[in-house]
Amino acid sequence: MRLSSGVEWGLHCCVTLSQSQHPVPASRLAELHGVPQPYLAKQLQALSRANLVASTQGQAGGYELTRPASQITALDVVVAIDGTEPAFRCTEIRQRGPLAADPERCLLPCAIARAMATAEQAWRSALAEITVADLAEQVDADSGGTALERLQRWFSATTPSPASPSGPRGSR
Amino acid sequence: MRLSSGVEWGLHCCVTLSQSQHPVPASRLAELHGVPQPYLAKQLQALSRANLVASTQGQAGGYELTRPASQITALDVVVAIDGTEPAFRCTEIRQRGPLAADPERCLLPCAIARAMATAEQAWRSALAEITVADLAEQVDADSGGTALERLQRWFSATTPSPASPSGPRGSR
DNA sequence: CTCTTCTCGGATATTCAATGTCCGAGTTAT
DNA sequence: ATAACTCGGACATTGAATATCCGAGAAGAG
Ligand code: SF4
Ligand code: SF4
Repeated sequence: MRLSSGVEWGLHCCVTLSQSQHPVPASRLAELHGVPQPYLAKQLQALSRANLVASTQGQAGGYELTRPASQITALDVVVAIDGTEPAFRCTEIRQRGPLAADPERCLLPCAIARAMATAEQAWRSALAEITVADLAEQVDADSGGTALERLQRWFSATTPSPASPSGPRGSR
Repeated sequence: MRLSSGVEWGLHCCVTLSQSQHPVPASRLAELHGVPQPYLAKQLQALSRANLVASTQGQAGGYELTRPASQITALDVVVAIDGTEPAFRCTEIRQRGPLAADPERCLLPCAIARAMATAEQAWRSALAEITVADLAEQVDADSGGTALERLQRWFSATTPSPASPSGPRGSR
C-alpha cells in the first residue's frame, strides 16, 4: 500500500498557507519546501479543484485557503490529492472460475470486501479528526514556538515590496 | 492510495484453504479463482515466507494453513503480501529549503507524520479484528450455506484418486 | 487605454514499481 | 532408482506515479 508522496506536500502547503495573509505563488512554496516547482503545481491544482484553496492570477496572485484552517481536515487534503477510490479494489473473482457464484447473489459486496471497507472507513474517520489548524499548532510546539514566526518573517521577503527597483536575485 | 491486488487473492486463498483437509497445489487455486497461475504463486510464496501457509512438495504436495483459521487475522495476510512499510512515507522536507529546521529537532517524527501514523494504526487495528474463520463464515452465509459445501465437493475432484490411470485432461 | 509581467492550467515525457511470466531445485510416490 | 510433480526464486512487460514543459489568462504598471 503506497500513498502518493504529493499528499505530504499538500499537507505542508496547507499548513504554510494557513500562516499567510496574502496569496502565495506556487514557485515560493516550492522553493520553501525544496521540491520541484512543476510537480508541486500539479498537487496545488488538485487542491484547487477540490475548492480547498483558491487561486488568484496576475502579478500579486497565488494560492490561499478558502476556509479557516480549523475547517479543513486532513482527510479533505488526502482525498483531494489521492482521490476517493478505495484502496481495496474488488476484481469480482468469485464470479470467475469453475465455481462461479450466481451473478444474482453478487449484487452486494461480499464479506471480504466489506471487511476491507470497514477498515478503510476507520482510517478515514481518524483522518477526519485532525484539522490543519491542529497540525499547525503541533508543528509550532515541536519547534519550540519559533517555526510559525520564522515562516511569517520569510513571507515578508516575498511580500509585495513596491520599492524594489532592480531585484538582483541572480541566483538562477 | 492503492493496495496490491494480490491481497484479494491471498485472502481468498486463505479462506479456501481453511476448508480443505489436504494440501492444495497452487495450480488448483489459480484454476479455481480464474487468475494466472504463475502470479498467484508469487503471492503464495509471500504467504509461505510469513509462515501463514506451509508448502509440501512432491506429488501430493501443495499449500495448507499452519494455524487454525480462527488464529489468522486479515491483518496478517495483508502484511504478508503488501509488506509492513507505512503508506505515508516522510521525505523529511522540513530539513530542506531555506527554512530548514535544525536536524537536532527532527529526531522524532513531526506532527503531520504522527497524525498519518495514528490513522494507519486505526486501519490496522480494524483489520486485526477480523479472522479468516469469520470471513469463511460470512461468505458461506452470503451464499445461503452452499458455498463451502460446493467448495469441498470441488476438492474431491482433485483429491488424490490413485485409480486414475491415464488422465486424458487434454484441455491445455 | 495599452502593454508588460507575472500567475495558473492542462497536455506531455520519463522513471519506478507492480504485474505477469519463465525455468531450475527439491521432494514424494511409484 | 526412477520419474513425475511440486515449490522457489530470477526474469520481461505493463501501468501508473513522478517529473517537466509550454500556452492561456488576469492583474498591475506605465
Ligand atoms: S467481492 Fe468478495 S468474493 Fe467477490 S472478488 Fe471481491 S473479495 Fe472476492
Ligand atoms: S516529518 Fe513532518 S515536517 Fe518532516 S517532512 Fe515529514 S511530514 Fe514534513
